[in-house]
Formats: sequence, structure tokens, C-alpha cells
Amino acid sequence: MLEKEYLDITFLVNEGFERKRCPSCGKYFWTKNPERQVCGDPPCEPYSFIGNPMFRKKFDLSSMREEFLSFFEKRGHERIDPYPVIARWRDDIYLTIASIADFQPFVTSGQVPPPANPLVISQPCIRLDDLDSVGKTGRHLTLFEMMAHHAFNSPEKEVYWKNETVELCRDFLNELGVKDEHIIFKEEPWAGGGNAGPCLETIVGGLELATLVFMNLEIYDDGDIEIKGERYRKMDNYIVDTGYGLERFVWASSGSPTVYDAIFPSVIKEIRSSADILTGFSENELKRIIAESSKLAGVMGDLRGKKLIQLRDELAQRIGISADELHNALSPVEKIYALADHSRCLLFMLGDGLVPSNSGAGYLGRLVIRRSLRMMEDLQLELELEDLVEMHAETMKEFDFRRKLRLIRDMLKHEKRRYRQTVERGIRLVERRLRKKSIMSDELVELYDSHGIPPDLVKSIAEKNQIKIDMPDDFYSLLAERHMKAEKEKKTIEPELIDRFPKTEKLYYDNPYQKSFEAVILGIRDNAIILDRTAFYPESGGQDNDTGYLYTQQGSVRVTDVQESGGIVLHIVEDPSVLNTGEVVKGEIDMERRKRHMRHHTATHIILYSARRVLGDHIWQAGARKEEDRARLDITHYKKITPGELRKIERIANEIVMSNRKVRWQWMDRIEAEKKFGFVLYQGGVPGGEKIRVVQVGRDVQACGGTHCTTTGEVGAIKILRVDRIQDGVERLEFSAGISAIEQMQKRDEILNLASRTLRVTPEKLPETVQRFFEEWKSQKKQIEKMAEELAVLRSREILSRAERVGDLKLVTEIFDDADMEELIKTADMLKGERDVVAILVSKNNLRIVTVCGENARRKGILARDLIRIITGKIGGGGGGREDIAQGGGTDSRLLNDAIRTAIEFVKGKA
RNA sequence: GGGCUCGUAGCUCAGGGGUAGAGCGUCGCCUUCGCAAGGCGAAGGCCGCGGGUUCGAAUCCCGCCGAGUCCA
Repeated sequence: MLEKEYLDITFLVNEGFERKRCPSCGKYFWTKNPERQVCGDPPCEPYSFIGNPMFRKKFDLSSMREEFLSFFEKRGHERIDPYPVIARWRDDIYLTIASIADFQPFVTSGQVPPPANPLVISQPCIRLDDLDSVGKTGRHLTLFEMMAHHAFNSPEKEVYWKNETVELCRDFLNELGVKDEHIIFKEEPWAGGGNAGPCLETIVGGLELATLVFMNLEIYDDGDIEIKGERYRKMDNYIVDTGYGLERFVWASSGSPTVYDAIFPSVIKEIRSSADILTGFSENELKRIIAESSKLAGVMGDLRGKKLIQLRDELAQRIGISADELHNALSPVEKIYALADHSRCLLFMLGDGLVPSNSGAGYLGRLVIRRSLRMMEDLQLELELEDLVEMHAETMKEFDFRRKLRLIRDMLKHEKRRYRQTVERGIRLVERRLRKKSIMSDELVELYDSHGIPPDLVKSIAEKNQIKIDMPDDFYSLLAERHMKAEKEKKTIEPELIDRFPKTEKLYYDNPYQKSFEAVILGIRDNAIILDRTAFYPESGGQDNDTGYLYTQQGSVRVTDVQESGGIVLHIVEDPSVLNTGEVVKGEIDMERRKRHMRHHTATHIILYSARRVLGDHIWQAGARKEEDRARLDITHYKKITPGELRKIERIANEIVMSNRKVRWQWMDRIEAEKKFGFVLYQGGVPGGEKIRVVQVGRDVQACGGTHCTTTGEVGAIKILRVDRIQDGVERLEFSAGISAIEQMQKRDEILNLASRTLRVTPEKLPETVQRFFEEWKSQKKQIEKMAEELAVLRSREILSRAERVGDLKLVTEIFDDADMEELIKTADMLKGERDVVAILVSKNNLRIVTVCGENARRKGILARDLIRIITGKIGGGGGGREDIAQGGGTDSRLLNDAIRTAIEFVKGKA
């Protein structure tokens, strides 16, 4: 179906390109070389550019990037600054994975005009999918720049489409010195991010340099086109989405063994000289081996598990050495490559304000950090991870990371400490387990999954203890299985009302003080009322919903909840029966509640700004909630907020309040707002739509749909109530504003007063008094224990003296009024040394019983455990214990005497 | 967002329904001219918090809090 899409690219035909079918993979491609049979894409053909550069000259990253950008600039494209690598404007992905991601979903769907059209950009992207391949294949990177030119076409206006795109690509390659005969355009359908379309891969020298995507399909359940298992339909808009791999271009221009050698040679050199590696090969031999490895990896695709071993074996055979020798030579070099890559990735991640964490986007950062640290340990580098990151910052001057380095270094230092703690903990844990038995493969999985100890670490610890451990080769599938079981079913999406009702006009945006309004009832669904317009604020953006009343001629109903679904506001009322569709109602909002929400909402913006000022630019909102009497704000931060910092934040927040600044809001064009304020706009989440509502509170700017005070002064006092760590890297600030803040402070005073009144001290003295009381309580507890012991000694002597002789045993029954178990057992403990003793100690009130049998009694078969069962069995309880001392209890004291008698008879029978 | 593991003495950890333990560390004594080392002894515990089950919970169950970790 997509096939005919390629046939109308007249440019290719006119230029003499011929469409052929690759006999190896069966796919179609275009070439100008009459000799060519195969498509030229690995695995059909190996790299031919290694050791044999393809361009007229060698480029580094900067010069290549500039070459590309200015080439397209000269051809009518506007140059756009790159977006962050953390995709803050998206709620479906954490990282920017392609240049087109910058413009999804609003620009690609046509809702929002692009920042320029056509445009050219070099967008740093991060992909962690092939993490394992990085360093090993010679071409995989976690961070790369996708150079791209985009044209956004609509039915009204076409900028350019397939022909021009292919021509631009061809011309660019020509300018770099690549002849037409060496260029192959391979047909390959493309899909991703809810869109799809035909695509041409541009291959030179066996290397895929660029991808020209003609995005003209959108995902649609009943679509007539199927690609990779999903159904698509034609879009009105059609978009030129190209991707030129900057690093690959640089690589191609240098012909080096790997992409890494081409793009950051200085960093690799530094790591190399700092690492202590012995490969057993000369520099040149090694270079040749690596080059061969890259070529072979090139035709093999991704390298995971068995495939890597396969690559190694084949390579070893080709070179004529053993697989072990090869592994020893390559693995440190691969680690150096991977490390150089990872540290560059970290520079961008952390530089964009990512805070490492154990979940969410932060986990991706930690993952890369820990991988790096592990490799550094293997290589025994003297350099620190911070140093590597800084080296990249020096090289990548176009991106201004310099002023962020201090923060990055600090974050990395923290992460290093954490990692070391984890490893130490892990080693202890493994050693402990090894002491008991060897470690099985399911245990290996658990150690990794629950404790973060990678299997090779377990193995090396085991080896140190002369224990062998079998590494299961299905380790990762076992791991995946564990998580598979945990997978849950998705929640079903409610049927939408969108098609039936128009979007509700929202009055609160313009005037948050509007208390009442008139509206027409458009529909009633159960107890949800739909109006044409409303001043009721639905729960959204973390702000709680309004409450209030709807009045009609007949009477009034209470609005208890307000929700929004697809732009339609649902007023949940207590009793919908008095309301009729078509009726005019008057709505009235509980303004006291609303005002509290407003103060808390504005206060949240103020606190966020203050936190950023005190803690740094890495502070991002990770969630927020504004209720009637308190609000909370989650922020990303990599260490605990100190009490001092907290006081500072609180202070600055209140200063902003007191300076009584104006709070402004306005509807802005989305792209324009992004350009003007940056992505800090999306702290509180990403709103939909072409226009976004931009709220400015002092110097804080956010896209926000909430209701706000008109000046900061109206917020009133802001009191931070507590900080919590809700997860690694995310701190939760709870606070109250305005009258709620006063209420909270009063509540705290009340608690203090209550506590100090009980202890009869002033609140100031409370801490030391509590401390003293606690100490006293502990020492008294100890004293009581000591006395109980002494008492037990005395009692046991006294009890023994009253013992009844039964045979050669001394039988005694002692009934206390009220003794606790501890007392009885202590006494019993004193008695148990007496060889002939059989004692039954009873506490009457709580019905606790302890029995004791001396050695002699036990020899006769009289065991404390049996005795206690005989007694407690009769009084509705149970018991047990050892042979010498047993304890138990019951519920029915009336049968106690009878029970004891039975026990005595049992003893007499045995004696 | 989901899963898993762990909270016991200052530290590292045993125990896993029936009297709270070990090693290290601390303190005291012995031995010594003194030190290292050793010997003997002692102090040090809301067994994370709150419910439940049970005659009895550090132990089993539930909830919460805290720490760690893996996966999206």
C-alpha cells in the first residue's frame, strides 16, 4: 500500500536512479550504479567506509553540525535552537528521542503552528533501548544529535514534499563529496509516536546516514493501512521528518574503526591513558581488530546476550586467535568507548536538570550513572566520573553546560556515595548467603531485582570465597518473567461525552472572583449536570474542585463535586431531580473555599520559585495538590532539604507575598510562549491545545489553568508545615497559606500547649523535659526489672521451702493474685535448676500459668510442656514451651482448681 | 506508575509463636614498667509505628512510616 508512495518521486527517476529489489533482503532500493545488486544496507552488505573515508574532508562534531545547518539555512530553512533532552513538554515520554519529538503532538497534528516552516535543527536525543550494545557495536550511542530539516504541509499550504526532500539530501551529500553512484535510497516503512509513513533510508558505504520520513499517516483503529501491527489512516497534514545522524556523518568523514573514535577522540585518549589496560596486542593490531569488530557488528544488528558471543567467536576465527584472547583484548576497549558515551549522555541529562532517582525519569539517569561507575571500577580509572563529564562539557561548547557543572559534580558525587553503599551492602548480603549455601539462579535474579547486585558481582564475590556459581544464560528472561507476572490490566476508558455536548465555557479563567453566574442546563447524566457555561472550577492541575449551589425557580441543589472530561465540566449534585434540561439556573460558588484554593495555588507558584532560588535550577515541580486547608508541592532535588534551606525558602516566599506583586495571566500562542519563557512553563504538567494560559507570579512563569489571587499580597502568610521524601530525588513540601496558615500555626500551638500542660512545663522546656522523662522511664524500667529478678529469687526460695514431697520430687503450686508473665517466668527460671522440682505458678487475675520441671522430674517423663497443656486445656486456653519451662493461659478461671488438681494427679502418677 | 527486599544493641547481623542473642565497638577489672595482644566482667534494646489473630507476637496477618532495589 505504501509502495506506490515511492513511485511518484520523479526526482529519482529524472536523475537516473533505478529502483531495484535486493535479492538478499527482498526490499526495494534506488541506485544510480548499474552494477549494484544488493541494497547496501547491513546485513546485505558490510561497511566499506572504515579506513576509507567517504567525504572530501574530515569533520568534527562542530564543523559537521554547522555544515548541515548552514546548508539548509541557505536553502530557505530557519535555524531552530535545540530542545532539552528531557522532554518536559511531553507527558508520554521522558526523553527526547528524535527531532520530531519536539513538535509532537500539537504541531504534527496541526493544532499549533510550527516555530518555523521549513526549519532545520540539530537535536540532541537520548535512547537507552540499546544500552547493552553501546561500546560493542562501534556505532551505538546513548546520546546522539539528530540533524533534521522539517517541513509541515497542510491542505492549505504545501512547503515541499518528497521530491525536494530527496533532492536536498542528495545535494548535501554531493557537497560533502559523495557521488550519486555511491548513494542508495532504500524503501522502508516507518512508524512511531502515533504517526507513520513511507520512508527512504539514505545509505552510503554501507552506513545508514539519514532517514527521510514522509509522515502522512496517523494511528486510527479502523484505518485501512497496516504497519508493524498497527492500523493507520491518511492525515490531512503531511510532514517531512528527516533525521541525519550527526555522529554518523562525522564517523563517515573520518573512517575510524568506531564512531566513538571519530566523535570524542580526546575523551577516549584521556580515559585510555588513565586506565590500566593490557590487551596483549599492539596499537595497530588492536585498531584492526576493533575495525573488524565494528564491521561485523554492523551486519549483525543489535548485540544482546548470545549474539555477542556469536560475534566474538566469528571474529576470533576471522583474525585467527582464541575467543578468550579476543575478549580480553576487546572488553576493556569497549568499556572505554561505552564510558566515553555514557558520560556525554550524563552531561546532557544532568545538565538539563534531571535528578537521579529510583523511579521515573530520574531512574534512567541513575541507570547510566551506575553502569558508568561499574565500568570505571573494571578499568580501575584514576579519573572520576565528574571529570569525564566535565571533559565533554569543555568539548561541547555549543551547549552551555559550564555554569551547571558545579551542580552536576555535586549530584554525581552523591550518586557515587549511594552506589558505593549499595555495593557494600550487596557484598555483605552475598557473603552472608554464601556462608549458608551456594547461590541458585533464581536467587541471582532476586539479588539483582531486589538489591541491585549484578550477577557478575555475585560471581566474583563467590570466587573470592572459592565457590563456583553457574551463570544462567537466561538471566534476563528470568528477570523479565518476574516482572511479567506483576503486569496488570489497563483500566478501561470511560465513554466520552465529547461528541454529545459542546465544551463548557469557563468563566473562572478571566475572573476568579466571580461568585455567581447564570447558565443553561444542557444535559443531566445521573447526578452530573452539564451547563453551557460555568464558574465552578473542576478538579484539575492539582487544585481541588469548587462546591456551591445551583438555584432554579423550584429550589436549589448542592454541588458537591466538579469534574472535567474532555473540556466538558460535570457538576455533581446531591439531588438532580429538581433540575431539568433546558432550564436556566443560577450557580453560586462557595467563595470561602475557592479563595483558599486560590491562595494555595498562588502560594504553590511562589514556593516553587523560592525553592528554585534556594536550591538550584534542577528544581522542577514533580506534582502538586491544593486543598482547602493545605497544599503540597513535590519538587525534584537530589539530597535532603536541610532545616536551614527550608527556613530560607519560607522566608523568600513570604517576602514575595509582602512585596505584593501583581499576578498576571494571559492566553498565549503555545510556541510563542515556549520561545519566550522556555520549558519551565510546563512545571505543572503539559496542557493541551493551541493556546495556553500563562500565569506569571512575580518572576515565576507557568502554563496553568488554575485560579489565582490577583496580587501576591492576597496570599497572606505562607507556612511550610513539613518536608517528606516521597522517593529518591523527590521532596514533598507541605504548606498552608492565608487563614489556613494561621489555623495550622494555632493547631501546632495547641498541641504544644497540651503536651507541656501535661508535663507542667512551658513549651520552651518541652524538648529537654521529654528527654529527661524518657531517660527516667528507661532507667526505672530497668530498675523494676532488676527488682523483679530479686523478687523472683526470694520467691523461689520461699516456694521451695513449702514444697510437697511426692516420691523423690518436690511438688509445689503457687497462686499469685496478679503477676505478669515476666514475673512468673523469672521465678520459674530460678526454680528450674532444682533437680527435683515440679512447680505450677499461676496468676489468678489474668490467668497466666507457668510450669517448671527439674531434671529429675523430666527424667521421669514429667515435662513442663505436657503439664501446661493439661492445665490450660481445661480452662479454655492453650500453652506450650520447653521441657523445663512452659507457659500458657486460659479464659475460664472457674475451672482453674479442677485443672490444677488434674495436673497434680498426673505428676503423682508419674512420680 | 508497578513489582520485590529489608527495618532487632552504637555498627554488622542471627533468631522467625513460648525468658531477646552473637561478633565488632564502648566501659571496668586482671596480666604488664608501658604498649600491642589476651583473659574476666559490665553497661547498652518501645525487636520502626499502629491495629488484628492467639492463652501468649520481635516472630503470623493487615495498614502506615522509613530504607534499598529493579522495571516502565
